[in-house]
Amino acid sequence: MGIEKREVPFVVVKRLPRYYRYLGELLRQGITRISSGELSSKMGVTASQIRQDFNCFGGFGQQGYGYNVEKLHQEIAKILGLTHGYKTIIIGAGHLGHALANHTNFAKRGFELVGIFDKNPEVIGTEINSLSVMAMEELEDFCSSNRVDIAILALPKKAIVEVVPRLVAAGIKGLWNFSYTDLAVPDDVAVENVHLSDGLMTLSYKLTEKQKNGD
Amino acid sequence: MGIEKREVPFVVVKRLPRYYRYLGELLRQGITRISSGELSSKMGVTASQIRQDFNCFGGFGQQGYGYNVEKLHQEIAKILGLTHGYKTIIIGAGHLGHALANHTNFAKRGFELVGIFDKNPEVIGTEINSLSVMAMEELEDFCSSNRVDIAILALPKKAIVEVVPRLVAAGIKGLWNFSYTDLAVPDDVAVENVHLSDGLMTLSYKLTEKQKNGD
DNA sequence: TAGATTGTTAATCGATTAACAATC
DNA sequence: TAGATTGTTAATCGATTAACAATC
Repeated sequence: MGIEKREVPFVVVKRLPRYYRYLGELLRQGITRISSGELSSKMGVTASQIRQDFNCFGGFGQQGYGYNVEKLHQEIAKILGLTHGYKTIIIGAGHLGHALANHTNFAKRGFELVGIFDKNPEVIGTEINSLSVMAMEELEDFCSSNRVDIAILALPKKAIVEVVPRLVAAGIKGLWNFSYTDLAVPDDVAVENVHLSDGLMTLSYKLTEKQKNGD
Repeated sequence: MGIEKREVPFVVVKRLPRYYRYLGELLRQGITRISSGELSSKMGVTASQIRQDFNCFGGFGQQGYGYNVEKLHQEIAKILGLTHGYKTIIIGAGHLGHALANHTNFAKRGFELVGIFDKNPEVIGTEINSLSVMAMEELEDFCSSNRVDIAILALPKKAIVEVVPRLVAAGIKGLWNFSYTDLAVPDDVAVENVHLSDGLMTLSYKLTEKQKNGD
């Protein structure tokens, strides 16, 4: 219906967070305008790619001038959905959950952490980031009285199986999964799996290559 | 010199950890052989891609039979450098450093955690994963008496600037960086930057799209 | 041998880069 | 207006898929 908008390639979407980071940095430096050429040399990508990428969403620039940093920054935020102020909860208050809770960048990106859950009685009730850790039993009630959008899964593999259906039933619409399991969820739930060790293995490859070619 | 081996595309390298994971799983299930077709349906990629990928490294299969799971698993480990038994240290014993230290997968992948460092006197001397947290002052001595390959940077942005040169000087060859900074290091040092919030933003995009198209 | 499945070449598809007319 | 830089089309490059001969 309406204008037939071509679907944005996912490779482009995956580049948006990086643009967002660089633009945020420029903003902090008080730079108000930038050309694709300047941004290109800062980021180490071609100016062509930058213009193509931004044009997927419909031209934020101005001929002869470049791009308004603040406007571009905002537009990308809008595209990524950061302006919705999605509410998140963390499941699992171990070290990883704790680290993620303290991660100030999330709030900066517009995500609001509203709850942390754990099943360990020793941890329940303790304060993390001015939130009191809740018991897993409170999950359903909490989700129905607060419109929670995203659950961050920072718990062991085994615990995942029973938790995910509860989250889905409670109306969670996005899962950020640190548990190294591939999740089976309904079509309307978005999932992002994090495989931390993949990065370490990629590093290991690079390192090995360098040593082969090096001396 | 010698045989002109075509460089392996990095897209292929980035897929290797995933293959490695699936093959490990098959191994655990006692499956000894698999065809590209079977693996294809398990992993949700084309059989063609699987065969092309493996052929970048020179044909591990056998016509009419398929691939030997164990052999393939080992070959990928070798390509990724997992067989070197790289020694790692963690800089920063906060929640993130702690979570990474407990991450059992790293040992399973052949990485050996040999030391954890922190500058906080309250943390120094405490035990994490049967390793006593060391003071930052001990870094150079430790690195020269132990051949450390990889440093995992789990410390705040500000602390990075002074630590990285020390690590490089101490002969570290790989940096796995969780500090949201782009590092400037000599050419022979491999770097893998982790931007956790990028994944959350991608999830946010997917979620937003689904809701747009959904109801 | 017949059947299966690889390794590899060729065809297609998509993404990146180059080029330039449009326009601020 | 002249200069700069975008938006966009066209050219190139690379990656994925399809197809099939080689061979276990």
